[in-house]
Amino acid sequence: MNIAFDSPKPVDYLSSLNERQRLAVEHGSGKVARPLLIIAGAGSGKTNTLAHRVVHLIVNGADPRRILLMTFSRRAAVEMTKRVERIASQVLGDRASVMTDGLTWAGTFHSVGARLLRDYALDIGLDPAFTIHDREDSADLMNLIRHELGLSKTESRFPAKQTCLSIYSRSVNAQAPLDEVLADDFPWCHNWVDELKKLFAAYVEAKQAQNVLDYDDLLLYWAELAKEAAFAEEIGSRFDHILVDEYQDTNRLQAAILLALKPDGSGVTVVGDDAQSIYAFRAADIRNILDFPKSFTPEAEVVTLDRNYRSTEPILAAANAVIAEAEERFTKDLWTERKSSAKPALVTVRDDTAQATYVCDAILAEREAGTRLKEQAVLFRTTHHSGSLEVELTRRNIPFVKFGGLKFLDSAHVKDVLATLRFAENPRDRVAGFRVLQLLPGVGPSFAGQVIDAMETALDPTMGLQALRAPQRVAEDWPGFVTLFDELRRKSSSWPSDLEHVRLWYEPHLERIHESAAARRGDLMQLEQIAAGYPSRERFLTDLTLDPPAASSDHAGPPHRDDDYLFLSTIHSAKGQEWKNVYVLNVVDGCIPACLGAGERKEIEEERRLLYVAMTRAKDSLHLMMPQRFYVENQVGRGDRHVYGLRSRFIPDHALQHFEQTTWPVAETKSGMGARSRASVDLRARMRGAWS
DNA sequence: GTGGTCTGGATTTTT
DNA sequence: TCCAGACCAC
Repeated sequence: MNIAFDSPKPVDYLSSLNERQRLAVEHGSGKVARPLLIIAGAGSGKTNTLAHRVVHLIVNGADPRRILLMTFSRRAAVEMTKRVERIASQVLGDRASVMTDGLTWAGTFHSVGARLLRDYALDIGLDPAFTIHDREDSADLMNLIRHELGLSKTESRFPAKQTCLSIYSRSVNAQAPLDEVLADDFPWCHNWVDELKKLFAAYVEAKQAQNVLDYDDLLLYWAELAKEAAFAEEIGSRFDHILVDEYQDTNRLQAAILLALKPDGSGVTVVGDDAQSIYAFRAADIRNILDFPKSFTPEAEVVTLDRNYRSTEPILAAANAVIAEAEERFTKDLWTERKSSAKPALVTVRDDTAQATYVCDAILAEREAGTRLKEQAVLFRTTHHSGSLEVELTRRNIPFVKFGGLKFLDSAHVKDVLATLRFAENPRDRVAGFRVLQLLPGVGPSFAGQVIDAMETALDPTMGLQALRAPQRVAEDWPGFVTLFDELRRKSSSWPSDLEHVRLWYEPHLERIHESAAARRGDLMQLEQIAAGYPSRERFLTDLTLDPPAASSDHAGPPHRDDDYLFLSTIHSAKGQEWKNVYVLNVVDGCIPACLGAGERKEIEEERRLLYVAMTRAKDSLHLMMPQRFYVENQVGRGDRHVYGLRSRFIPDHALQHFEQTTWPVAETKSGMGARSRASVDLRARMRGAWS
């Protein structure tokens, strides 16, 4: 596509950018050029710059259908495309939508991988109807194999299924041999090397036999495909420009893919900030971004954006003080022109409950003063840190949406319904099949296994199912299931009515299995709403697995779009976002950093960056909360042991000058140490403790 | 072979 | 607190 632009007076869409941003946008002046690395500090207008670059490429004749835009999450992809549309419409007017509609290759590495693999499935011996396992499905399959190999009853305990999966996953994503992974990250599993190798080999075979891919496979198959010169050439030449966002959080495998597609780096732009790398636990490797320039000859151009447009100067000063303690760092301190006299607050409260009360009070006061709930957010390290706060918010009728942690899709009933659809989509998917079949009363693992085998050996799965004689005890429910499956497999079956069929079939089972059937039925209706937005069953299943809805629904229904509601989010899920007011919970050792004591240096460093990310989300006001006392979670024999919260080690004494320190409520802590020692005596626990 | 009850052990963050 | 695995009764 090549369109001549004859706009009478060219809109100067670049004038809003600063000099550095403009450099990044204009690099290569719209042509396919040397690789470019943009080091973009927090709040430095990264999304805006990247979006401008995309528009600039298009305006200068790039074909939007040949631009590959890879982001960290679905949300980021949507945000980016919207931004591109907005800018493009200023420049191109009516013609903008034609161009931006062509921008179809925008998504996460995983979703792009899934799409390409369906295209090339037949070339690499995959059935294009493959289904994708989410983490839990993968763990279930791993567990199945673990049992089959007799590893579940070894004398000393064999690693649990999630651990096995983590080891496998890390080995794949970090492109590291098992030995090394075990030595570095799972030393306590090191004597199981041989067993693990066997387990993983069997796991891979099982996935192939069942025509399923897990998250890692989406990258792995893509990377392997790209190792074949012919395919690499073909896929690489589909795209003139490849832009990757959040590059600091990509892993070795992703870097390998990128390099295979564009060995000389032509047309490649990556953006990231090493100070915000927080996904090492998922095998993200900071070396990717650090080594990027030197991966090419000539080396990639580097542009650094260090002017922050988001936060006030005092907030930035505090954040800089935190990150200044980092052992290794490459970006410079951020600077801003947003003056303010208000330092961020470091608030000491008595305990978890007081913390919840304080935050609620503060949020409501701010709302009274005109700051909408939507402009405020509460951030925390792990999902359960917001427990008391959620209770308090609910009590006070303050609407909120929570991001991160347990998701809508993780609930058993939603998984049941999805597994049914997936089983119809791919009858070889044993994890799905097992789950669905065992919903029928009287069907356990043994008969479920027989059914799946019968379907596999038959010429057609439906026929295999129909030919099977079910035992007497399932006679009542069997025909209903067979009919459903038959319907779902027919060519005439239509989307999204498939989902309604499943729900109608599932409802009686739902009531039998689960307590709160009414609430759960609501979730299923919501699922149907979501389903209506997808063109096909396959797309629905794929997208839902790769980009699950981020907000959980454990509050009273999702608020309407125009309602005002507060954001609760894990720090990880808050990445890339910003709010006027930000409250960070539990800024104490043991919460941030999470793993007290046991943590290795590099893990501790990542936790530091996590706090930095949390702090730099704030525009105008920032509160760091420090409960003096909180209960120890997961303690043995449900005691009420608690520990004293010490200020997070990431805020050393000399950084205190950047904060306004307060204690709340004022009256109760007037005597400092006195309050402490009084709170520490828990006689009841001591009495119980005497016998344990 | 299934499905219920009991006990012992475990927890970050997510595509 | 919640979940997985073991054990036992049909």
